[in-house]
Amino acid sequence: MPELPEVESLRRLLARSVVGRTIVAAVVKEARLRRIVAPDLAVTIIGRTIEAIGRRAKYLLIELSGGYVLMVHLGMSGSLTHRGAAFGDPLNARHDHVELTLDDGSHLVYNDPRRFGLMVLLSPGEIETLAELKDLGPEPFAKEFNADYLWRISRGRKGAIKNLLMDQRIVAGVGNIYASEILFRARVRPTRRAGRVTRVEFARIAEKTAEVLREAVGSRGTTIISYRDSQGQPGGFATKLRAYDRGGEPCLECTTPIRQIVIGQRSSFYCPRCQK
DNA sequence: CTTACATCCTGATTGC
DNA sequence: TGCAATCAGGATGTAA
Repeated sequence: MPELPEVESLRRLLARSVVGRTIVAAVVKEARLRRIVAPDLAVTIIGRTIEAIGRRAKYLLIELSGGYVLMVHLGMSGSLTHRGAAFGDPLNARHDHVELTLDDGSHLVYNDPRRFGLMVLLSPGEIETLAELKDLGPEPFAKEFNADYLWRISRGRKGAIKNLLMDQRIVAGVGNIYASEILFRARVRPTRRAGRVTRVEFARIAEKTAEVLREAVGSRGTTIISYRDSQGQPGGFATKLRAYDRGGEPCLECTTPIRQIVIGQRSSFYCPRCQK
């Protein structure tokens, strides 16, 4: 489940492997993603050079020559792999939806079994007008994401603090896995009403948000089942999870069994003793 | 405005 | 053993 650390890991890998390459072919094999991929993508994209790879929240932004941007979201099960011209790097895998061929014979392939993701080619300047990006909250590493901000924005809110953290308009990039991890480290129960979280607790939440995400980026993300980076490798953070996917297992702080509940239709994990 | 919930989709897992 | 039901979840749209 790609969240900020997975997309950031992908960004870093692609920045090293495909920046400077020119796109020489593009094939859309399945356009029906969350947003329809332009079937004539090739018309505009061929001949453009990949100038930089950016990221905003969970969106990967492939910056092309001429001011175009190929915006990619991995949804739940998407992957973007860089398959070399090398032996043993097959194309045409099941659920390969978009294939870009680069000028060194390698391929950048978007694959997504569940098709919850998207790939959209933005015209120059279009990115500034996109509601999806405009409505996003601050990046978790930005200085404006702090205890005061969280305190201010949560006044009067009755929803669970976990849902607040996963709301992309509040903070960009936190998903279900890291929300549980952040609240475990901050020692705040995920069901707590956001409006009832104290300022001191918000300070811990802000601090732990950056800490967890930074560590996860350092481990190249979390692979529970399906996440793979652009080299086809799983992330290394799964073994470092303290709450997520540990239902019934002993809390690493106090040995109380970790509890699994559903909040906002999403599985959530917490220690009933450590998290108040 | 906020909150709750259904929806999209396929693969892995669980249950009988 | 095999098949059917269930679960997984990011973002969005609708309703209350």
